[in-house]
Amino acid sequence: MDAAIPKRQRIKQQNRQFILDAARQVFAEQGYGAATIRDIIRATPLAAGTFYNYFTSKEDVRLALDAEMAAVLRPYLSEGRAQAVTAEEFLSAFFSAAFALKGGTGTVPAAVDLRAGFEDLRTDLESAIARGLFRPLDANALAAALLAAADAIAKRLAAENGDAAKATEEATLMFLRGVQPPA
Amino acid sequence: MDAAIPKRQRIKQQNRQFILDAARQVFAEQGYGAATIRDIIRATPLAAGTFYNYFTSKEDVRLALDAEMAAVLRPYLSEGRAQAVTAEEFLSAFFSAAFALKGGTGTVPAAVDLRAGFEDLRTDLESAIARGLFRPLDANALAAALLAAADAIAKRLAAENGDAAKATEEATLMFLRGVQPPA
Amino acid sequence: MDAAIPKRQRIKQQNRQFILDAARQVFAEQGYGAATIRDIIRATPLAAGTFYNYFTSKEDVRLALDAEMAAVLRPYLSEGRAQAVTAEEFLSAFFSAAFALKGGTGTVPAAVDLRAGFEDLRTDLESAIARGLFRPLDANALAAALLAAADAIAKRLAAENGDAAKATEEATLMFLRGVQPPA
Amino acid sequence: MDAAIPKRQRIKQQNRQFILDAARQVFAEQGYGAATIRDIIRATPLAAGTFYNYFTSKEDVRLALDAEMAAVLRPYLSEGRAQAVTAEEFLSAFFSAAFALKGGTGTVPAAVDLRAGFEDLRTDLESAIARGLFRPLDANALAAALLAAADAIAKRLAAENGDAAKATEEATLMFLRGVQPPA
DNA sequence: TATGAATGAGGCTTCATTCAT
DNA sequence: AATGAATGAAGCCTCATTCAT
Repeated sequence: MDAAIPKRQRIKQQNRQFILDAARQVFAEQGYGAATIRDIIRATPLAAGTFYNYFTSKEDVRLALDAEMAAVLRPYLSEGRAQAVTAEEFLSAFFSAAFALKGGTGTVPAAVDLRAGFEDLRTDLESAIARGLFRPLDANALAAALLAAADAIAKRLAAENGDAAKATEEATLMFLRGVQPPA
Repeated sequence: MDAAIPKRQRIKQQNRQFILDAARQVFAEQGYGAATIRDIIRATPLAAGTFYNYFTSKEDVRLALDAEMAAVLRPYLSEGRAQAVTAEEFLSAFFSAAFALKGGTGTVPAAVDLRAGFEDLRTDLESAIARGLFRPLDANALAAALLAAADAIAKRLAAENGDAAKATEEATLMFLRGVQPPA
Repeated sequence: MDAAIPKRQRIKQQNRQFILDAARQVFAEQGYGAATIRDIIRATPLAAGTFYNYFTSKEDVRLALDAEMAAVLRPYLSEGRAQAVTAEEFLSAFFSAAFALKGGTGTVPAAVDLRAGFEDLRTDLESAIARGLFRPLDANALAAALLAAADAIAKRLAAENGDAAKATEEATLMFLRGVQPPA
Repeated sequence: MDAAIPKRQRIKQQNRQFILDAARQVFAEQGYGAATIRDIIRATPLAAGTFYNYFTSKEDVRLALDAEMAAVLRPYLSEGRAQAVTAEEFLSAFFSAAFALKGGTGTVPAAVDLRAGFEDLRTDLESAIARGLFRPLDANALAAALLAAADAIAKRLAAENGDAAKATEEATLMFLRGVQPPA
């Protein structure tokens, strides 16, 4: 075998990914607490013992998943926000990124948990508040609210196959202007 | 022995409550998924088999807990919202109720999960939107956002022993006017 | 059921004994280190999980076995030694007890490990040395030697169905006079 | 490459010795029964699969270890006994050899189990009895007793850094004359 | 109705062994 | 030959549930 790329390492990488993908799915279906390592292995073509060649525990898998998510999401989510010069741009960038992610364009693992981007979002918000884009609000509360809203809307979009652009616009307005009806 | 029957019923009621209280605590500590029936029994003075005289499964306990929570929370949370005639009143009623609950006035079981009131809140929001108090928004998304924000702020209040009235005012404004700084 | 003796307790006692007896046998056959809890359970009519209603680990069983052995052996082994007034009486009492035990008179659990009586024997020896029955020897070494010799002889007796009385006499002489042939 | 073959053999020899040394240590620490092949490999710089290039099982390793021990111990232990012309010489040779071994002169692997020499000792004893050096005793029992005593005394010597020559003398007397105090 | 021991399924982890590289 | 990942059997333990008392 004259394989230029070592086969063993390729398989190792692949198996690790098998486990991570299975874990993502199992955690999403059953919740982290209820999920078992066996559930993860069963969602995999691997044998039971193989799990322990890659991870030491369920917690260990979760940490790896979180790291993976963060790595994937970070550029995606922070992209448009840093250089936003108005609150509208900021919100619009946030929601369109969130809906694109959840919409499953294929470049991003399914079942992404938006909360993985929480810290980045909060940081971006604090910066935006400091720059005067936003009123001086509780960045923590606002970040939580934005993510919860995005999540709820994304779920509806996925279920109803809705229009992400329109949803972005509406969500942006909701947070930009508040709930008050126009006078 | 003329009080035999009431006494029995009292004990039955008490045992049921033992289990519910234990379950609330266990679910809070470990999460619903990770909790086991044995965990619940262990947090109880009762024997293992006794559990099955009152409930048939973990799920069954959760339903009972949810019903209990809803019964306790419903009047509390819905109180001011139904008769609110402005969005400000609605939001203010919501946040002050949420912070009062989480602040632990003592009349409400600790560790109340605000999400238990989600359905009521969404219903109230739909009604308020129909009445024209709010702009025509996605009630689902708004309910999620409000609860997430309330939860985040309540956590901060509890940690910093902050002023609930002031927090209510700020949170109300955040959602009422949006994030946009005054022109 | 008007049972005077509580049935549950009787069964519990019996099951505990099932486990102890099985463990004794398994430890004897495979050695403590190689034995597994499953091996013990398999040598029992009980279900796998039942083991843990009685013991928490293999080590725990061993401690219980040791305690049981010591309780059975102590009076047996120490009996004649305390009041011995000559070294010959002492040795004779020791060996006859040892061979009686290993001979399996039926009143004593099979496969008794003589070493369980080591501490008692050493103590008795120290006392005998202090009383002048024995020369001032290393009680520890002598105890080890006596037990090893008794064990080896007992094994031969069991295998060859030999005469315990004669063996006692010979063993007593061996330690009483030493190996030196009569001048 | 004219030294290729010797080098290979040297490495093979070295790996075999890695495994034997690791096994000796692991068996000493955990006991033979509780030790696992993985334990042995872990105490080695080798990979798991390499074990099977040298041995087929744990038992196989033990046999090799026993052979190694016997080869090392045989001359050591039998040395002075064959030509002993009195019981005293025989016993003295035995104990001094035993204490020298356990004292760790450095030429002998640590943690030598004296029992490895049991068969040789018994054979020597039978021969000595036949030659009339010893009274006609049970060679098996005497061998067991001698080894147990030697082991107990050697342990004490090691712990207290005692005088091996003096201990040899005492132990020799103990078995030569017996326990009886001088009349 | 309360008890708590028995059960055996099933989760967690390590093991001996194989085999492609 | 050496490597070390894959395998699945098997050990450890806890669990949900039953049922005699």
